[in-house]
Amino acid sequence: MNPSQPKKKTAASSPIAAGLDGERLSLGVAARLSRYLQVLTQAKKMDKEKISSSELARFTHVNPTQIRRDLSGFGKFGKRGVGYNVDFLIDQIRAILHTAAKYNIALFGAGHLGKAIAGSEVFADHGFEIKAVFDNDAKKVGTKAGNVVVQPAEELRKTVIDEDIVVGVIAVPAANAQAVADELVGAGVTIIFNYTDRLLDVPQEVTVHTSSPAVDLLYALYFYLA
Amino acid sequence: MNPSQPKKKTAASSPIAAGLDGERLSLGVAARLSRYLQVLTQAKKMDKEKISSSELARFTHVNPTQIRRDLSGFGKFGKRGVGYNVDFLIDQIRAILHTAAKYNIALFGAGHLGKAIAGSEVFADHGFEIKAVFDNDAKKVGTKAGNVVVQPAEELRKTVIDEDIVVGVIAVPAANAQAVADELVGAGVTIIFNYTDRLLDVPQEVTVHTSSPAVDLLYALYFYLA
DNA sequence: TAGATTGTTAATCGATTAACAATC
DNA sequence: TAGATTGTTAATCGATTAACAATC
Repeated sequence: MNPSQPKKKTAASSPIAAGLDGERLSLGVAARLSRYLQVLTQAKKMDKEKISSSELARFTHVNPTQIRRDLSGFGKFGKRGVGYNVDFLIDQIRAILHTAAKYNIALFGAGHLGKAIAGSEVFADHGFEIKAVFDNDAKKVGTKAGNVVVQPAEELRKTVIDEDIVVGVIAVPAANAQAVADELVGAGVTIIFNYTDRLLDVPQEVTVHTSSPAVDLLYALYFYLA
Repeated sequence: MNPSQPKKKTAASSPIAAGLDGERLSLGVAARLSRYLQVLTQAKKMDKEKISSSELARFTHVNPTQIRRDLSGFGKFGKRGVGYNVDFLIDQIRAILHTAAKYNIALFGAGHLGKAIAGSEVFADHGFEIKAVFDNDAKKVGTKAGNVVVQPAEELRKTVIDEDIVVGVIAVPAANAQAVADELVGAGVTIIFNYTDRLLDVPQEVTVHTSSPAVDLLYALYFYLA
C-alpha cells in the first residue's frame, strides 16, 4: 500500500531471515501481524489461553493458511492439534514488530473526540501512553481529559522534549488541523495521527496517518452491495 | 485482506470488464479507489480543479504509476500533460464503487465518541447520513447529538425499518459493545461499524468492521522505527 | 514547440491458497 | 489411538513498477 517505503530484498525464499536480521517486513505482513495482535489482545482480555489459526481467521478476515504461513516465517509458535498460546504469540508478534516498547503520545484537542480518545484504552492496550493533552481554548485548559490535565498550546514544545513524545494525535476541528500540524512539527513531533479528513502539508520527514472511518465503511459496503 | 470474499475471475487481462459488467473489483483496487476518493473529496474542498497522479500519490502513499493503472482500467479519465479533473474523477470513482447513492446510518452511543461522530462530517462527505442516535442512558435521551435527537434503545427496531437503516455504528463503552451488537442484529442491521476493540460475535451474514486506530499507529510506527 | 503527464506494455516480484504430511 | 491443527510445499494468481510512447 505504500510503495515509497523500501521493501525487503530476499522475499518468500527466506522468510525466516526477516525475523532474525533487521530486514524489513513486507507491508502486507506488517499490516496483518498488527491485526493478529489486536485480536490476540482482545482474546487475552477474554481469558482465552490458546487460539487456532481458524479462530484468528474469523476475526481478522485473513485466510487461516496465510496466518499460519505468516507466523511460521518467524518460528514455530504453535502446537499441532492444539493451536497457539495467546500470551506467547502476543510476545512474539510484539518482538517482530519491535513494539514491545512504550511510546508516548501528545493529544491535541480536548473536545468530544479528544476526550473520547483520552478516556479509552485503545491506545494503552498497544503500548501507547497519552502523556499530555493540549487545547487552544482557554476554557478547556485545566480540565481533565482521561487521566491528564489539559495544557495550553504554549506548553507543547517543552512537553514534547520533557516527556519524550514521538506521536502527535490531532483531534481538533478540520479547519484547525493544518495549524495544529504546524505546531506539532515545530515542536519536533515526526509522526502525526490525523483524526480529521483535512489533507495536511508537512515536511517530507514527517509521517502522517489519517483516520478514515467513512472510507473504511465505503470499502466494507462495496463488498456488501456487490 | 479478506480472502473469504469471492474474487473476480478474469483479472489483469481485461481490467475494463470490471467497470462495464458487474464483475467484482479486487480488494486491493477497491481499497485504493476509496482512498483516492477521500483525497479527491478534500482536494475539491480546497477548490482544486485538477490533480495529477503524483499529487494523488503524495497523499495516498500509493505509487503514481499504480494510480494511473488503477484508473485507466475503467476509462481514460485524465488529460496528458494536465492531469485529472477533480469533479469528474470523483463522479467516476463513485460510479465504480457503486457508492453514488446515499446510505443511512444508526449510531448507538451518545457519549463523547458518539457526539464526536454525530457532529463531524466524515460520514456525510461520503454519502452516509446519520438518521438516528440511540443511547441506553435515560439522561441522554432527548438531548441532541449532531442534528438528531437521541432516542431510547426501544425505538431501534422501528427506526431501522422506517428510516431504511443499513449500517449500525457502535460507539459505546467496550463492555456494552456485544449487547448493542445483539440489539442491532435483532433490529435487522447487517453492517456493523465497531468503534470499540471488543471482538463481536455476530451471525455469519452480518459484516463487522472494527476501527483500530492503535493498530494503524503500530503499523505506521513500524516503518518509522525500522 | 517544449514540457508535462497520462495510458500502456512487459517483466518481475510477492501474495495467496489447496493440499497434505507431521505431530501434538 | 483418533482427532485436530500446525507447518510447509508447490503451483497459481494478482500486484507492482520501470520505462516510454502518445498526446495534451
